Amino acid sequence: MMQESARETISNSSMSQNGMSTLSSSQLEAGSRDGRSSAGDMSSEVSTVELLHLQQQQALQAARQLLLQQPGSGLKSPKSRDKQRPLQVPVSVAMMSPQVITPQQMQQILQQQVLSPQQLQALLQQQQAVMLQQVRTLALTLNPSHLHTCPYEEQQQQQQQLAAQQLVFQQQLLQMQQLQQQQHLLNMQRQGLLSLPGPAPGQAALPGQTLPQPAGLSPAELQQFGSGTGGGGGGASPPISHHSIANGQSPALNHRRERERERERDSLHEECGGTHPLYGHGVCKWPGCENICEDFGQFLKHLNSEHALDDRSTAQCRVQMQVVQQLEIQLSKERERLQAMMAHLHMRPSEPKSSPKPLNLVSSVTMSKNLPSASPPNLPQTPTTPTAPITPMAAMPQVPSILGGANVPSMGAMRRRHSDKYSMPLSSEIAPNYEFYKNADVRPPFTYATLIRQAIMDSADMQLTLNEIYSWFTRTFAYFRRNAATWKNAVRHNLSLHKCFVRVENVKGAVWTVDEMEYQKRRSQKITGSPSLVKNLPSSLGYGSALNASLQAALAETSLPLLGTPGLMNSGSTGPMGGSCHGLLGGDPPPTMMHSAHDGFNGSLDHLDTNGHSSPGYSPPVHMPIYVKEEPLNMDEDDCPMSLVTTANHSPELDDDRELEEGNLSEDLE
DNA sequence: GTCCCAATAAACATCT
DNA sequence: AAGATGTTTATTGGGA
Repeated sequence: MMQESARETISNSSMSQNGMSTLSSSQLEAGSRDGRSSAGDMSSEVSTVELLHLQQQQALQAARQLLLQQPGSGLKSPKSRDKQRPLQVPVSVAMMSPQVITPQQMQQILQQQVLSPQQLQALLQQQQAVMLQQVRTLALTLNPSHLHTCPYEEQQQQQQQLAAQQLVFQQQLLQMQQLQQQQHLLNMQRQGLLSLPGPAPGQAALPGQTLPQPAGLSPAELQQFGSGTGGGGGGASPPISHHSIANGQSPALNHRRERERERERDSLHEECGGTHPLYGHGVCKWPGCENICEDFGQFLKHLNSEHALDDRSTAQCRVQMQVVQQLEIQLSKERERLQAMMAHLHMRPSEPKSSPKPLNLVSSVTMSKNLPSASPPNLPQTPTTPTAPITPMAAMPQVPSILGGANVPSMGAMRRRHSDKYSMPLSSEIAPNYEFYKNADVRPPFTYATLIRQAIMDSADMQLTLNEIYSWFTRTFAYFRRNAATWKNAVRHNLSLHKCFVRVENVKGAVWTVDEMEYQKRRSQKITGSPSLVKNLPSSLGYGSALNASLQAALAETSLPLLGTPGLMNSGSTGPMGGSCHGLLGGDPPPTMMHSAHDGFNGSLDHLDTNGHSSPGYSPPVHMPIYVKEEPLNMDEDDCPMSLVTTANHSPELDDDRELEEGNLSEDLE
């Protein structure tokens, strides 16, 4: 039920079947104009967030317990401003200046997957090094020579505490090393599984990518907790379980530890030189601090005073470590879930579908300009597995960025017009993702016009009845198996509205065809934004240089190999560059749609289009038994190269059967 | 702020 | 009469 509601929310469903007003995507986006609550927007992330929150609560409580366990050594009260100051360090900052990162930042990093495995590893190591260094710094601080004002008893107590803390940190070090090992395994797994659309190393976080912040361990929480007001939340929380994972070290682990020690020495050395991992850009990088220190000396002073080896600092370290560990676990779980999802959706290893051009995802993403720059141009594109699909996040056009968090924002996909302006033929776009769109309840990032055209072009005879178009929608996109009233209305609306769709009377009734010229006109209009070009189109023999010059670039992608998905490949491409006539000849056209002259038209087109690809969907008036719609495009008939070269081996009955199947399917789902 | 485009909703007409 | 199909208008929101 929970799933159902989330699904409903995500996919912009409605209850139109019952005659109730539909909840359109725009309504959702606008925050339910009709007063209907869009509650549940975040429902898709609830589980993840809650899990993370739970885990971090555990960490928090563990740290609290640690505090409670400490003998009343007198908590060093942090300055109140530290308690209250919110922590807001952009991830990008943290990445530019490698410092201790906050739990929030870690979450962001992990969730957004903006870090490469190497970067993640480096961050973990750095965190460890920083914490260790902090211990040493604190040890220096607690050196009797520095404790001028401390009474002897207090010194003793602090030294004992230091010893104890060092022990704790040794254990924590082991834990961190264990984490690193886990991370390493995760990295291996990740690299072997899929190529994440993360930025290349060194790239900062993506500003536009604003995933909702999980209910993590807020700085306020940390500070509050650190203040140790005993508020202890009372929970008898499970103790930190790092002991259990501290065993079983391998030689590799020891080696790694050696390297860590070296790194510590280096960092200590650096500190002497005036740098400190916890100090950068004049700001203390202690988690939750951000105290402004004008110079390094001031920073050291601040560090020793504010972040001394007290319960708070220790607890913060433990919390940080716990957070890291939990995030690791979370990452692992999420990754497993992702694998399961992908396996379920279409990346069945047995499927030969493995896209011959795995980069298509990239193209699709880059086309989607409103995709929150989730795809840096130089993002690593190492398709790993043959079946390595799209990570839904990236593939989801606006789902962005495509499933999950990106899923919800994908709702306005079509409305945002990525496809028409920058994208290419639908077939080349969805072909590699055919299975994905077919199974995933994700709105395709194409306009209705684009989809309708594709539906018609996909048909054997370049014409479809309205019902067949419906069926294509439901057959091709899982998304359109719901909200039938809404999108069917939209389909009809688009068919009527756009001149590029031509209604042709048929014996069966009316069928819809595509006036490819008109369609390209629209496209070129949008691509070039130059009306003059469009003006030239009809008169200047259409397929002349103007069209090609303007469209070739746009259509270049059309010529990409469109293999691998038969269902979408037959007609696939758009326009002169990729249009395909195969499968059009040699069939039995519907009685009223005989286009006897198509060969001649094709022949005459050869000099215009060396590819021999004309606009299969173009319907020369001569073939039009009835033009219901007035076509302003007064093409000279002789210039109409193409015909609705009807064919076919395509049996309407067969199609109808299929439609029936699909229809049933859609009906079931509607 | 304006314009354009696409999505959506809805009313209405026509056809089956 | 009901539903499907087709047309048209209005509204809304995003993007340029």
